[in-house]
Amino acid sequence: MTVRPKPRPQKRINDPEGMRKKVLDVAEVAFQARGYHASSLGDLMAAAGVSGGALHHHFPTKKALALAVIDERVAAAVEETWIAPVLVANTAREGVRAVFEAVAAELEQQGFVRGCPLNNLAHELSLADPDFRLALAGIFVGWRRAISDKLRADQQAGREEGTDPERFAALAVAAYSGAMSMAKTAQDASVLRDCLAGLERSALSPSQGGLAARRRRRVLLRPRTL
Amino acid sequence: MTVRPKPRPQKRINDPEGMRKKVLDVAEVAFQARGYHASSLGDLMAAAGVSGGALHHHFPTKKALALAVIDERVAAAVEETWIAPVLVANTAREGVRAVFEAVAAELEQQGFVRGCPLNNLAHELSLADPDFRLALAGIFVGWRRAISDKLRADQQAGREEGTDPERFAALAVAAYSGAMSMAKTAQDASVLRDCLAGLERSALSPSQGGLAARRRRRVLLRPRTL
DNA sequence: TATAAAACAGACCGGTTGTCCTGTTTTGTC
DNA sequence: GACAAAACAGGACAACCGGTCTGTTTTATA
Repeated sequence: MTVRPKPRPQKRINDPEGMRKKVLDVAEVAFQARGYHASSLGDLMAAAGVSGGALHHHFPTKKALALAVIDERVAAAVEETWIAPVLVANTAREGVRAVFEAVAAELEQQGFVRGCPLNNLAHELSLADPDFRLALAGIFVGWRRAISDKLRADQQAGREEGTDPERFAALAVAAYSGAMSMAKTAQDASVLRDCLAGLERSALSPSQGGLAARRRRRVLLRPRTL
Repeated sequence: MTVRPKPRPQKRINDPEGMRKKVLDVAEVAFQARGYHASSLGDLMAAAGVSGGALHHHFPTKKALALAVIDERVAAAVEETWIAPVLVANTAREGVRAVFEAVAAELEQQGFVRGCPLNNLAHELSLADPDFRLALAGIFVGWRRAISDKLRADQQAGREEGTDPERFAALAVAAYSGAMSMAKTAQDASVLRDCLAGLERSALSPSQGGLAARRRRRVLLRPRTL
């Protein structure tokens, strides 16, 4: 038996920012994977290794935690996944295509579709609480505006003159959201490529890409438990 | 004081089908408005005026009730709202347009967006339970197939020859699902019309409909409490 | 170093949840 | 009418949830 001279006088290090981040990390994943109502604070505390007192200190209520996740994490995810890639693309249309393909490739690689963080929470919480709804609606607005602004810039450069920016942005966001919804339910990311193909102007020309490249549907199984 | 000769020997009438229907009615509304996890069986029992014993007799578990709602009500809603109108339309494209416009008009009239029943439950339950996921995925498949079959029939009649049926169906369903998601979050049905306009071929022609007819956005407030 | 505030720990509580259980009434069947 | 099964009523219960509470430790400030 090893001797233990000092029972437990180990120092404790206060790391409010780190602890807050740890809670947000766990909550972000749990809210997306299981949803808001299905994620109990006990689960989050255990997963994050955080005491009840600490959790309550940083987030007085569960609602406050969810609002923080929406404002800080979901908005950032949309920014990183959609807005930034669209901004750096040559045109809005190319940006949209790039995001669709990047997400499809990522989902096929990781073999599991968790769905869109924004849409997941939007469906569950929009009607549950006005604060939730407003926070989520604002993210949608920013998402669409980034695309429509980009397309307007294209038009000032003489491209895409026949496309209405608002309509294009609305359709791009809606098609992506709906495609992710189906992909999540089917656990199959191929519907993303179907929708992208339909979004392209080339959807009007008969046999543009052919069927061979598109037919690689498969059922994906979850890689990690969570 | 009025005399009450017989304390309460009133007959009871067994109506298993009616009681089951009453429970499903209430559950369908509650699951859509508040979600599955946020709807307690106590709420449903109170709303339906059903005892716990009766509820448990027809639906042994909450999951069984939800599966019944999905199989019997959500599938029927998709059938009624989407599949039937598409089948009776002249073409698949006209059917899709008709549904978009009908739903948009209905939402604007009732002034409140509850969202798509299928997508609402799909987001909350797809990852929660394999049985839920499969049931919901099947409805999506039938939905898409109805559209793609219709478009294939159009093509055999010499129309829409440049459109891929699977892609068109996937995009139509995705655009609708995503648009309903945004409409629910924003409590504004106008995004449905934006997406419909983007779906039309006419999206490629510069000023086809003009802006005046489209700019009637407004924020809708809930009419009834629920 | 004195002191107050911030950060954290952990127990506790009232209310709710889904399910189960026992008992009673109705209904179909011989 | 006898009888078993179905239909229904309503209470009980253990588990769980979110929030609160008290107390301790760390940290910033003076």
